[in-house]
Amino acid sequence: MDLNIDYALVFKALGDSTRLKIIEMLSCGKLCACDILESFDITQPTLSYHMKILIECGLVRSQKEGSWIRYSNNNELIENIKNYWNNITTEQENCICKNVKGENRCD
Amino acid sequence: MDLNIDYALVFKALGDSTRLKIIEMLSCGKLCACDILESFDITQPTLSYHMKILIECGLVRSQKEGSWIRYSNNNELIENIKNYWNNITTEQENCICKNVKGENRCD
DNA sequence: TAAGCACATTGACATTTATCTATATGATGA
DNA sequence: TCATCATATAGATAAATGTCAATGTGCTTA
Repeated sequence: MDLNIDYALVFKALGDSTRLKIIEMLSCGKLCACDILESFDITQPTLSYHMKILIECGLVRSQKEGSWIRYSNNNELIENIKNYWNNITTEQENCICKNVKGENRCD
Repeated sequence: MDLNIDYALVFKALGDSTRLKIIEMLSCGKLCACDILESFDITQPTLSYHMKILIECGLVRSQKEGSWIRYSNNNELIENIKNYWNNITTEQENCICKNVKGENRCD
């Protein structure tokens, strides 16, 4: 239960087409780095760098299995992102564009 | 109807806490740059730079009104993002981790 | 124990990013 | 017309990013 999610960091991680595709690939199940690597035209260290970014922001989990590492999406965070996006794109009570009298300065 | 959305570019735009907060602010309605600027500790040119990034990826629309510019969220793209996120985080038919015989190489 | 495989780390590098100050542009109002 | 206000652009700069080749680490297996 991560109560301290840095959503800007999560979106930054998603702001790269390689990493976005990795998330898409992992939505079907766990994969090792070598399987992921096949789909891209990058070197192994570059993929390792991208995996690190995905793991550090919480989007991906890694699990050691012998000499392999199985990577998987963190579905809890994936669900949180939906809620977060819904929240920030929906009009709130304490809206900046409501002035002191509660009137809407915008629109 | 924008059929050519660069989602990595959209997420990259969202990968900055200032821009994320701007989207949140605009979810309540249109705002001019000066209203937005008040909420941040950045200079006017820096805000202008962030607005440009949000506009170029399609998240924000601008509308000239006298000497003001009213910025607003592009709700169509905001909705598209939900669908896109749902799509790429849901298991697909042509899954990379299904091999030729349809078996799941993962899990 | 030695070799090989899977993945991470390091160091280098070119490019991009976020920020500022200074200045330009374009509309409004005295 | 001139000053002012709202926003954009230009130029500079420090920091971050994405990439690679080379190397390290930790299993596994011959």
